[in-house]
Amino acid sequence: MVTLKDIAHEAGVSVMTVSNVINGNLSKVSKEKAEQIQKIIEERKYVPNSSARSLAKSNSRIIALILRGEQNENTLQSAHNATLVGTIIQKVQSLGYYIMINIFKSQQDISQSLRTWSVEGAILLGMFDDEIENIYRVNDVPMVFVDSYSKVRQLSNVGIDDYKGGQLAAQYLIDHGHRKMAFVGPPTTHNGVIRHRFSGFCDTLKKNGLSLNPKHQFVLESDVQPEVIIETGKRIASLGKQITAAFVTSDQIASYLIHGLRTSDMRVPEDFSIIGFDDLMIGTQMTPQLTTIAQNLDKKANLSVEILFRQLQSPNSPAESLVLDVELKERESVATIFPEK
Amino acid sequence: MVTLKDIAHEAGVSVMTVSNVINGNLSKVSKEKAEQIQKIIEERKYVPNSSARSLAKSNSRIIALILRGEQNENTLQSAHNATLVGTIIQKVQSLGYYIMINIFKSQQDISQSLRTWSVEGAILLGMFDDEIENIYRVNDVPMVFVDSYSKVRQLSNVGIDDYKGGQLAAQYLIDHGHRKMAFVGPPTTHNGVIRHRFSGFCDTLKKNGLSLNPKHQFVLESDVQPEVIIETGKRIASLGKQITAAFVTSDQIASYLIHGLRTSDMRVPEDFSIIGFDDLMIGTQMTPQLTTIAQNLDKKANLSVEILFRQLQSPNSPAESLVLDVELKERESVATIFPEK
DNA sequence: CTGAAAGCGCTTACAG
DNA sequence: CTGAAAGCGCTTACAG
Repeated sequence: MVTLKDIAHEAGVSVMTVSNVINGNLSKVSKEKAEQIQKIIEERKYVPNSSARSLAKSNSRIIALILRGEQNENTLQSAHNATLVGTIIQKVQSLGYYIMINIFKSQQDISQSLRTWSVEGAILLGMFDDEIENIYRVNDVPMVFVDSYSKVRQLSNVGIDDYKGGQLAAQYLIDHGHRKMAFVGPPTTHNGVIRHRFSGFCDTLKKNGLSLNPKHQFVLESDVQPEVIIETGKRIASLGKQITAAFVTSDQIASYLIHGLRTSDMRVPEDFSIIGFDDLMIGTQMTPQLTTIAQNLDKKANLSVEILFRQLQSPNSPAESLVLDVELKERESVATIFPEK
Repeated sequence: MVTLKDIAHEAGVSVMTVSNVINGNLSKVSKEKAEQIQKIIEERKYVPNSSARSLAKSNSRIIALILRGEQNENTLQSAHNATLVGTIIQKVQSLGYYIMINIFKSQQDISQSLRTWSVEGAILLGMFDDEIENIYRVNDVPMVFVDSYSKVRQLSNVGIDDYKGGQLAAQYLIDHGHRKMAFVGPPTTHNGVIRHRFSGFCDTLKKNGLSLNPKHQFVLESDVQPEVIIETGKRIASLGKQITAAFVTSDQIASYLIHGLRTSDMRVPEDFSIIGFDDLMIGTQMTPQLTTIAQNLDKKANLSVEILFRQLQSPNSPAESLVLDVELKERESVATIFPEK
């Protein structure tokens, strides 16, 4: 392994001169020496030892990317998460930082891995309020949350207007004549995106003199396992005309659901209307194409990185909380019906 | 920050005694002391500094996970890759190691990040032959490739029987009366999985007195961008009865393709048959359900980690190359036709 | 502009 | 069973 010392020796200078060249402190080194040293570094293919550097300064150039790991599921099966992760990784790398990725089981794990590597900052996807409080209190690196709702003030978060998403969905269905609707998605017990979409949906129903029959809230314990969702589709189909439409919390779920409905000979949108969430690619590739509440994933990913780096640059810059807009994309999965009176 | 020294001081012992307790060298420490020290460690929430440890031993407990980064695409948009990555991360973490993830642009980047962090081992997804040679020569950590074909002997690789997959697809289509077929997928120019699926497909056609008209090999420059694929679907539709079926190199591509075909009023399987590859969840959720060549992604992911750890344990254990089987899953996207003579 | 020295937090022979 | 000391490869004041 080639070290600073080797380079210094070969160049006939001290290690600290080499160190200065590597770190771009060129004001402290004469031009000729700098160039000569640079040449040797390249020839010898010298790669600085990050552990040593990290130990000497407290500056690891590592960003942690932390995901919630549902019980025994693969979080990256969710196209939403996978897309986000992919974009974040690329962005962080392009800024010259390293990514340590962490699918966490317990909160202890998080602090452990943040601290053991002197991680400089962290991006956390989809945490819940109770978790956030702990994580936030225990760790003191800059953190940016994505899609989190929390009582903690001063939290940097990038999210979307989930409530409005729910509103748009409800209004759209109502405008198309639907009166008896269902809500399909993960539990609304946590103070998270799902709950807010749910609230927006229910509130809008109420405002229009309607309401969601609790029986028609279909709670999915898993949002990536097809069987469960397909089963739900069949259950909905068995309800016949009791409900005519559903707001589904993700396009991915919606696509499975539609499959379940079809298996029970219920056609979308002729017999049953569906409105999704996310605007994933899958929504345009299915038949019918999915009407959905669209969000901009790339923007969400990139902004979270940008905010984090702003905090890294100036440690006491204020927490930033961004709420991105959502919009309804009208496609083919919702039919206009004429409610019987 | 709590350090070894702090703990040692508080316990009234030397740092090396504490170090031994932490590393489980209990043979060298009396039981009472060990317990007392353990208690202090927990109370003070001591977390060892991995950089320091990594510097002292050459043992970082970091595994690099390296993905090919196509031009300006998000590799994790591929459900195949995302699933693999998710499973690998969880497995590696469960073994007490850290994952540094790397979507690489150039080969230099790889060695750079492997070396700067004294990474202990690497798992590389979907590399091509020419890249492998370089990567392999320059870096001397244990590496396991996934889905790679290479002239390099002694390479640890976990792959599937892509050739057989192509054969199965061709044979199945032939058995169902198809004579004029298409191949749809990324370029077959690299010595990679696609080429082997292609070969198996073509060879089987030949064996049956058929052949693939070069015009009917549809090459996709991007395998995750819907537009390109949907466009291809339309092109195929415009060919009318010139071809009756296509072997598509992934379920994800197949799903877009079907959409493109439908847009041009071509129904699957009534007017055109499709056989996919991978057996992703998406294949069961679409209508028609996709007939496909199935592989076991979880097994592929887990085995790659297991092999890597075997190499970590005993550095001169032989390279292992595993080829997992594939099988045809018959579903609904292929119709039986009666070829005109 | 350049260098000698101390120190970051750990581990590893080596003594006792 | 326990400890003092050197060393891993770097950076950072501090002198010159």
